[in-house]
Amino acid sequence: MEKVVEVEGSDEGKFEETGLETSNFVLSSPKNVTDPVVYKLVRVDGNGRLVPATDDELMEVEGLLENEKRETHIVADTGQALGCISNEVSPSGMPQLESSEEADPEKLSAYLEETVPSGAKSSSDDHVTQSGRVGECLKPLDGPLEGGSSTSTGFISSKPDFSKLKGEICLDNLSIKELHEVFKATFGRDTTVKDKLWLKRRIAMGLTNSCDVSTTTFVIKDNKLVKKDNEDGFNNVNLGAGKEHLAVAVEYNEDLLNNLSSQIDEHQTTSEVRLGNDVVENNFASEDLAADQRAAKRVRKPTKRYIEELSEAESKEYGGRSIASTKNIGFRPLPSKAHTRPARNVSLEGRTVITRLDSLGGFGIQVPCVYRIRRSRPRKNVTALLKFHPSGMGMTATFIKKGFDVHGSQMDNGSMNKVLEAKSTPEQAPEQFVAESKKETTPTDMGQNMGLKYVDPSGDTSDDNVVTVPTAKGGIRRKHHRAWTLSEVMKLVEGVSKYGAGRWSEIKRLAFASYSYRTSVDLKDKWRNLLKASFAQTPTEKGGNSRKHPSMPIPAPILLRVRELAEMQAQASLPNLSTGKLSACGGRSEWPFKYKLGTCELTCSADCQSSRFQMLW
DNA sequence: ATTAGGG
DNA sequence: CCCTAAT
Repeated sequence: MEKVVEVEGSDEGKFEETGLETSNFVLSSPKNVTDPVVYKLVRVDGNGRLVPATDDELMEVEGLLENEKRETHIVADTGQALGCISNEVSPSGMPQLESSEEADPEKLSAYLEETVPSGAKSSSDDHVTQSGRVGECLKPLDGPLEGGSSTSTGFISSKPDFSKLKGEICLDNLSIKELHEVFKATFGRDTTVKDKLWLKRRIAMGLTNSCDVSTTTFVIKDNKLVKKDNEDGFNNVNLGAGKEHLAVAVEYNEDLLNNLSSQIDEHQTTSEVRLGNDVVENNFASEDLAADQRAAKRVRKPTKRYIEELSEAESKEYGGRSIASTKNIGFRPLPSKAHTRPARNVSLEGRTVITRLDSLGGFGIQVPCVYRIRRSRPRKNVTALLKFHPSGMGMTATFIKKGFDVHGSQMDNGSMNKVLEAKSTPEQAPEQFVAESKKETTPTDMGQNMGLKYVDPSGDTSDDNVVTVPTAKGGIRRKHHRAWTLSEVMKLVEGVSKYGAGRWSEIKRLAFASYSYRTSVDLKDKWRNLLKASFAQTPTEKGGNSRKHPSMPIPAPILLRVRELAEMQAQASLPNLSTGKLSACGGRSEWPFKYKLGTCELTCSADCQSSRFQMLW
């Protein structure tokens, strides 16, 4: 048996090292060790070759480190490193117990089987990742993201045909439809799963009342599963399992939940191959459900945009690393396109590392990645998911609560985006912190100062970390819509009045120093919106008609003021247009006479709207 | 790097 | 909000 050794190295190095059997394993040079705490795991193959450890192994070691008492079992690779790698079948199944327990995949999966909120995906992913499990056994190996069914079919064809057996239930002969019937007969419920393999396994498990169903055996006899393929050697089985998982992984790579279930499944399958593994026992129960969910999801392929974004992100953000990874796969023809799996946050040694799984040349490579985030915040999906499964995801719930608690905002930024901030926006963290703390107080103060009693609907006190998404055209796209708070609006207005509209960088720097997440562009946009709003609203209608749109109830006074400022601005710039900016600059010096101007403006414009203005300001 | 605008 | 063209 091989043993796993720890090789110190940079985390980057670790991921790049997907050395192949042919290429000698190269230890990453310590030079680019950004994070010395991360170790590279390597397995010594029987030949004495060094083989990159799988994530599972890695996890295993971690677990060992954590708990010395644990035996160093399992880790041994099941077969050849190559086979293992190429098939993405990572052996060992131990570390994920915790997560499975906490996440209670059973419930979750059960729920998800029918309706899988899209939002659940990412959250689930986060969850999984956050749980500190790296187990990423399912990397897409074989290129095209095709339906799992096709994959399973391929798999089936490669396995022995048991259909000849008599007097036995030979699931292999059944069509999907038939399988569905059997499924229903077995479980008393319908299933939408179209994956033959899955159906067979599920049914087999049901009929044999056992979870120990090989992926390659589907002949049931006397309530027992007939296992014929074991002699073939686990290697064979492994391949099969690998394929199956591959399909799954590829299919639902965007589904985090999926990761969870898949991993579990993976381990489950693997365990069969090995001598009975009771350690993974707990996973069995959830496996089917997880698989169920997974299969159900299988029907749907990732959105085009999703793919675009992922691939884009990969090439844009991590092109360098990806390439580096590719180098190691030289001997194998590279797929025209690399498939990227969703990024996950992996907690290693207490550190949070954002990683991304790439499949290059059929090899799953976990690449540390840093999404450039301007504003950090978990996707709303996370929250949504939580709502959907309030009780089903202990882990997730915990995670969310911990990371995104209203009061733990800073923490969230600190922990979840630690790396990100450190690398991309170093000053963000402290700034954010200030912003948060300030946010809590400012609104009230402002409100009082302005004689407004306005409860901020956006609840800006809660931290809004925004997840940025890589976009097809470069850059990041969309984060969580971060509602503008009243205080922000007021600050903006104030800033505009002070420095003049258009001087957004100034305003941002001076008035929005604490609001790191608002860019000058944001300010500009917001101002534009405010203007629109202020002018759109018919001032004639006094009352609180401003509430027309419940979404953003900007207090009338503010709108009015915006209007006033707008008028001033217009007045100031138009006359001196020839002077251009210069005049504008001069004018903005302080706008000490803003009120005067405002009044003037009102008088000049002489429309009823202005009159109201006067009164208010 | 900022701004202005369109989407 | 995002993206881009124009400064």
